Amino acid sequence: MEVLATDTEQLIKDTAKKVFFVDGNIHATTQDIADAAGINRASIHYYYRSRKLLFDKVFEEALIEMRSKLESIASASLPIKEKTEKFIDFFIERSMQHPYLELFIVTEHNSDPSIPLKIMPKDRHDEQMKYLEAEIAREVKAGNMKPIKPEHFIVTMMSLCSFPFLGKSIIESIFDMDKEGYAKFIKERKQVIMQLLFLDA
Amino acid sequence: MEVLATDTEQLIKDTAKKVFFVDGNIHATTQDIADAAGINRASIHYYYRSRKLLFDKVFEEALIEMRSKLESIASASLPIKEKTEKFIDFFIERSMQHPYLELFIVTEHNSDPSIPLKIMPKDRHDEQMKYLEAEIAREVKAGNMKPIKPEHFIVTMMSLCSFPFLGKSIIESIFDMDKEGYAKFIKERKQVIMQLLFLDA
DNA sequence: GTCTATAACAGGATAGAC
DNA sequence: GTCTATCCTGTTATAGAC
Repeated sequence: MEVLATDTEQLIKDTAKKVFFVDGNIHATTQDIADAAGINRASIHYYYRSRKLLFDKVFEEALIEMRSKLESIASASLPIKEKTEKFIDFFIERSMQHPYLELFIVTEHNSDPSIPLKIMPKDRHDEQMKYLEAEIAREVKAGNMKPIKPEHFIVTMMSLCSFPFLGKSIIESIFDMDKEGYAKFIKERKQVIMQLLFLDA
Repeated sequence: MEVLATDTEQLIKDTAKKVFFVDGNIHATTQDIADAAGINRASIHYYYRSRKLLFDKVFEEALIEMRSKLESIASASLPIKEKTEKFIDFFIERSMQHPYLELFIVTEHNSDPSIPLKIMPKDRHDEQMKYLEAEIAREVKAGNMKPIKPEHFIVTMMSLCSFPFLGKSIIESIFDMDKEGYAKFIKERKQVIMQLLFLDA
């Protein structure tokens, strides 16, 4: 943990987050960020030395925040249905705040796969997968799910949660939605996803 | 339709497609493309005048091809299950050929939402949606589907088809997959998707 | 039609005044 | 700590020789 950041330092970081994750300007220059923050371009270099370092800082913070939240959802020993619900809530809420963060993670991780995305160490990961497998088996037995491998379940859940935000502008365009139409659509998604994943939802 | 393109002109376009959509180098410079094509940078300007015009051309062609294929799938009067299967096949096949095309479409359409993505005019779109609605109702009655709005069905299908490719590197990273592991995973996806969408699959 | 040379410019980074 | 001025580099684009 650092000592208290000055106001300007924090302002730059917050503005960068807004420009990158809210406005979706992936190519934003230091000038763009400086303009958005109402400060001088040189100040960015004063506090962060380079554009790359600022970007890395902002991106890393976003990842850390995401990891810690996912970790706390994953580690709770809840039934799969409730866990899934929490997971969906987390995704929707986060994407409302930072609509483009998902896209950033995807593109950044494409160009640099060394960025660590794993939210937990291998042993805990394996443990969680086993837990998930058992939970699925339980639901299958109860007639609430069809059999599915845990990896496929997770990717399915990620697909259903991510794409409506990744493809926001595509969806709006295809279905001629305005802002409200899209918001309404997203609101309905949670139930749609739960009904897809669980036969008794 | 144009007259026969010279070899170099075609080579440049093909190379650009490879660099953008196969290698995923979204920031590729004219120099990068020239190098990949084994030609001189000036030739790109000779044939396409500017980087932007080349990019637009390549991107537009990809969109046209996609639109025409989707159009032919959509317009076939097949039962929803078979249409869905064709749709999944198309997506998987295309993403195998051009792994990054999807990501390009998403990011490009974000920065320029005026890019036309609709695959058909409004009246045909409405007609298709009604058809889809009726098909869903039929399957619901037969006990093969849960009720779902056509818009949600389409977005669900797109989500399930797109994300495994958009998030390729994330998936590989989370599950410690190598190239074969990922390929195997993708192969299994079609069945997983069909089982999710249709109760009798 | 293809190459070399060079212009023109944008963006990142630094020095130094204040 | 913030600003202006300046440098440096990478990239696009064009002119002109061949």
